[in-house]
Amino acid sequence: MKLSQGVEWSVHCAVLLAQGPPGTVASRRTLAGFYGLPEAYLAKHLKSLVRSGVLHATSGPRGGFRLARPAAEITVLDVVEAVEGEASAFVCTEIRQRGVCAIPAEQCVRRCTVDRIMQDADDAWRESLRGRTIGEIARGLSPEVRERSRGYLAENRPA
Amino acid sequence: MKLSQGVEWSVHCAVLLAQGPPGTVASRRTLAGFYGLPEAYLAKHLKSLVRSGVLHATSGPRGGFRLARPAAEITVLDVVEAVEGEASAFVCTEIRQRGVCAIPAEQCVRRCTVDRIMQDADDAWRESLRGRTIGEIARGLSPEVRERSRGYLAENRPA
DNA sequence: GTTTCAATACTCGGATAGCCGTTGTCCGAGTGTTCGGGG
DNA sequence: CCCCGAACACTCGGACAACGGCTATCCGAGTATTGAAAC
Repeated sequence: MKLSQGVEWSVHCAVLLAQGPPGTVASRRTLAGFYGLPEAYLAKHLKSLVRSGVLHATSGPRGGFRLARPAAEITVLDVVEAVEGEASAFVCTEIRQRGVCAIPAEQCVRRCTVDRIMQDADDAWRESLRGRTIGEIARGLSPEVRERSRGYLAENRPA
Repeated sequence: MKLSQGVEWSVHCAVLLAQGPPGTVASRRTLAGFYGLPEAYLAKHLKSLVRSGVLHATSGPRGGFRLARPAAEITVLDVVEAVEGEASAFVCTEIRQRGVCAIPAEQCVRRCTVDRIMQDADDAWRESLRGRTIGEIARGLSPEVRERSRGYLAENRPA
């Protein structure tokens, strides 16, 4: 089990946008350049963030990406689910109903215990990410870093 | 992000072994037949469980797999980590140290906040799985299921 | 000087190849049984 | 009847293909700018 690399990129990009003034817009070139990431591939993930309603995109000059909501209302889970999907990591295939000792469906009134345990763990994981917001991360960065980020965003702000 | 299918199979197989008397041995053919799983592929995962010290394997006739410890001392996390590995799902590549605004290494005394949040979530996931044991699952099954499992294990017990 | 319009340059979005890991399968090494032969 | 040995059958272990998804990239559609030309 391994998370997509796009998760790290997406969270950092969202945090970068959150460091600027509300409504800050940055093109994918600007975002990719800040972290030294491949621009074309990063675009794929940014597109997912737009589809999920985390970011808002505008075309043309002066266009780019901006946060769709205040940073304090965007959880890390929102970003992760935008990239990885909302599906649980564990999918129960009901193997207890297969094989020579298959349990009849009428005896399967209770959910598979293994499934329940795995889903509980998945819920704990998501709950942990749901409690952290992009705004919280941006606010916790050192003043030097925030200042440098704001400067870069202002420089590369579309005319 | 998707967990390997072997996780479900492995947990169920461990629970099946836990339903029999302590020291119950079952060959991979017996285990695969019980759930209607492809024997050859299941063997791959059972091998991982042996490497991780969850199961103990013996060769030859009357051989097979048995739990390496009492079922109450085997956590679901033990089984999951045996199949999926102990590595965290998130790997921080320190992208803050790359790009045009790279933060110098000397300013990176604190761990990357994003990394810490992702690791916290990963820890919560693992902690949830660490709290559940194979024995607990086996004990919670209905008497009918347990009886049927014990019967199957006794029938296919190596002579 | 003001208005209009067309060319422009920059943006995002979808469609298209490449590589690594999970999936799936096979055959070989090792071991306890067991059956036959000899004492 | 008991002992010995060799063949056997059954087990696990590691090595070898095939598919799917993440990785990586490109080009096309759309839009605000901007500059010049006409009024």
